Amino acid sequence: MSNIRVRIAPSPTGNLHVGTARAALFNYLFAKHHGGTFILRIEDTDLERSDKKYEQNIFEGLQWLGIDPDEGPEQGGLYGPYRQTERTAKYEEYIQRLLDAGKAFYCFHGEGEMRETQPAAYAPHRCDEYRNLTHDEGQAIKEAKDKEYGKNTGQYVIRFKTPIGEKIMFTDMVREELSFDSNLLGDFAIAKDTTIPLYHLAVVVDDIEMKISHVIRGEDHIPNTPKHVLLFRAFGVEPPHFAHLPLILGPDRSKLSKRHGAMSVTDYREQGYLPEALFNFLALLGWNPGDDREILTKDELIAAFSLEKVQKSGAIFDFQKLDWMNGEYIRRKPLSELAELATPFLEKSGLLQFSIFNFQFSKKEYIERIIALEQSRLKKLSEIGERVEYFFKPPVYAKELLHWKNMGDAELLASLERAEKIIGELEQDSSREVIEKTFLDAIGEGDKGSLLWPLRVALSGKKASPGPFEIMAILGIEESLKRIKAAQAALTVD
RNA sequence: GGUCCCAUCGUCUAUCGGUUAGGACAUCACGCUUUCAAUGUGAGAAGCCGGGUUCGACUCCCGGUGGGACCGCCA
Repeated sequence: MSNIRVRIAPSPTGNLHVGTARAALFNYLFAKHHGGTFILRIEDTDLERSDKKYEQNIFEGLQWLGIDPDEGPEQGGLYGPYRQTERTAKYEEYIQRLLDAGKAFYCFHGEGEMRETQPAAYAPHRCDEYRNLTHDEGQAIKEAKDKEYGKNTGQYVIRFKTPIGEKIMFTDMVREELSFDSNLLGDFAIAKDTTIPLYHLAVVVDDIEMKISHVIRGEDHIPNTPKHVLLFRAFGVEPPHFAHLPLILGPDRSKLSKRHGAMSVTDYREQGYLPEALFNFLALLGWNPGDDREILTKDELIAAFSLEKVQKSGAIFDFQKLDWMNGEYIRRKPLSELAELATPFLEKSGLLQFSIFNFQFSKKEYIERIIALEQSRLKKLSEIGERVEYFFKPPVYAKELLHWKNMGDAELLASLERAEKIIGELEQDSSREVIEKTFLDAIGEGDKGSLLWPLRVALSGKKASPGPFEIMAILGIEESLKRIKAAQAALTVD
């Protein structure tokens, strides 16, 4: 099983969609599993809607996920995408072949005329007026139109002469035999003119030219597949194998789209999901390795991948599970690496412009220590700023928060004073261990909460945070004392 | 409306005729604990319905119901 060649063929009309990313991922996994070749092909035949910036986004998104093409024009030291707009000569040749063979014809209906509205839309879109003209008759009208209106002014379109009354069957590797009635396909448009191909023609020509062995794409393409089979046959080429992936669904079970919120890979990247996590999560959406593993490395996924394990039904994109998985990956990251990944998010929160409170650490060390505290708590990197802001600026206190259980004001003040006293015995650069031991010794068998809760809130200003010893070890004793005083002040002022 | 696809816990899934229907996320409870996490233990939670086939169906077949996709001179 070599000579496996697959492709992902997005149109650059928007940022890399997670659905496209998943299709790319499955193609990639399939290719890697079989030692085959994965190709990125940008389907930019629609000049109006295509945009270079989206092409760039798609390429970068795939690269971020670690899905790199194995072939293609060089781009920044990597294999870049093929572009359909750079291959027009090929399409022209194939379109001409169809025209010459009488398998395609010029149709002179106005735009949208064949796209009848209800209830006539239920009839097949067969172009009976023009499909039976001879090659020369059609050519003559075409030339007359060109003369009158100029070339490429939308006066005609080239349609495929779909055979009548044929059953078109093909094997789908995910759902077995599929069968369609050719009469329901209509004479679909394949080009605006010989030099301006449309989707169906361009895909098939490219898949032939690129020797694509397996077409793995979303199930929304199932209705297109019989058309493609017809085209492959018209060119005398055996169609590739097809595998249609179940769709990714939103919480309402409809195809995932904008109204479901984040849907581009860029969105996830900006929210602080790790590429490995998204890669792993997407792989498990509509596929499973055949055992109970959930967290799998790229290599493990490649080794385990098989199209037979692909699910038939659509899968809802479960954000909670993604969050869990991202947390798993965050916890597994080496600290220094995680700190580096998190730093841009701190930057974005505007926290890095503040100076740090403890000069026994460099800023880098300071950040690393903070990240260490948050590593087990973080679900996505974008949460970091809000969680650790008290390490960069003094907290603002909500009085009620300082009280432990039903503690009264007097008790609270006493508690803070006691903490202050204990801290006063410590050196500025005390380690967490020393701080902790000092406190625990002082508390003895007593109630920890009444001392530690107010202290922790005084330090962080937060309802939930890492423990006070950890915080003090980073903040330094000096700043810790300042905060206790500030908390006391906040209590007495009214 | 037509064509096509699909159908196991709330969600992602295992099961390829015989299981107390398993796992994961989420939820809840308990343990650890100064809070929040992490972590440990445990609990609740599913075969859409109706026919067949069979000694035996979640599993195979048919029908229904439900959900979805597609019906462009977009891809």
